[in-house]
Amino acid sequence: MQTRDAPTDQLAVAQALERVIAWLRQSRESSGLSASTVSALTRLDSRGSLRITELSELEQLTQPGMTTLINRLEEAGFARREADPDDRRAVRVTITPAGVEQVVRHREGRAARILTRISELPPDDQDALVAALPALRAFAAEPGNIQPSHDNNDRGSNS
Amino acid sequence: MQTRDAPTDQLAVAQALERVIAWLRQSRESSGLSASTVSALTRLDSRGSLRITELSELEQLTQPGMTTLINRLEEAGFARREADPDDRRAVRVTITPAGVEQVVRHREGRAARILTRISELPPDDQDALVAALPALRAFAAEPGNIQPSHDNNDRGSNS
DNA sequence: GCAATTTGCATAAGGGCGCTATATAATCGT
DNA sequence: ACGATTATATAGCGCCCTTATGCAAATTGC
Repeated sequence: MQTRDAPTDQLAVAQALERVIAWLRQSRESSGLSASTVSALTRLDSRGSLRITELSELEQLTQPGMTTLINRLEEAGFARREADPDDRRAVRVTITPAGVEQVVRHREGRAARILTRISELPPDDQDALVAALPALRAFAAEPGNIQPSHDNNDRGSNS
Repeated sequence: MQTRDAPTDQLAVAQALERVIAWLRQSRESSGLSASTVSALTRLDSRGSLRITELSELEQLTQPGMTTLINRLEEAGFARREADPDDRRAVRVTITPAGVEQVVRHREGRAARILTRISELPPDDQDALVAALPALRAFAAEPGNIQPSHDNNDRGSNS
């Protein structure tokens, strides 16, 4: 077919995504929380309470690393440890309302920056991005989970 | 197609991009170099020799931070300091061939991972990403530099 | 049902990498 | 030429990760 050269196009997409990453990396967060911290907090927000080891695996940190991260979150009041009723060795980590608010604020700040950026683009480009939405979502889905994810990330904004 | 709600769509794009970032953050680099290091090295590769202060501003690091980063790069053999003929206070930092190779290897590793990911997507999604290419490039362009859909991303060499 | 093993988390020690404050050297303005 | 400015380096500190290890609870084997 008169199709494009697929490998070349895909490589171009890869490079473009790479630059998108670079752009977002530049636009730093002012929340005062590190990327790992925000990531863990976001995970707790979307998945509910998790054990330390579980979290460390999900976040690709070592278990001691996650322990200290949770220490920080606890000191900041964004998470708390709870006893696991079924296993007294284990700890269930839960996000607090303050933690949820932090996640929301972070996400909104980030989104605002991205939105500003998008709104500066020509309408055609904006449409193209919207058209690519399912693709972007599929791209970012969990490995092996390339399914339309129905994630209800809706937050009640404040409490 | 029916008219979409533009703000909602843009927000969705922002969220999707956010998740793309998260995905890429997970797929760590095995190069042993930190993100900032790779970023600075990439900058040196594309822009030629730069002064420390310039680099620190471009990379959004403090000047002392950039000094120590360059120390690391120099020790690793990926960059070197050269005297600035016009200003004996200043230093011109230049990427070495080994540094260029490192940048190339990093970029290729990253691209390979992204390519694998893309190739796992349904063809429709792949097409959508390709169609969104100009938009993605525009999105990631330098601030105030939103170029129309054309770019010569030619890589491959230092100065 | 008790000893040995395994599992879950915490603590300790160390390193990479960023920051602020400050020092040193070169340049500039007058 | 003297002070102010500019470019970089150094010192000291803190965050956040790592590996190694300790300890309590759960599990397994006998």
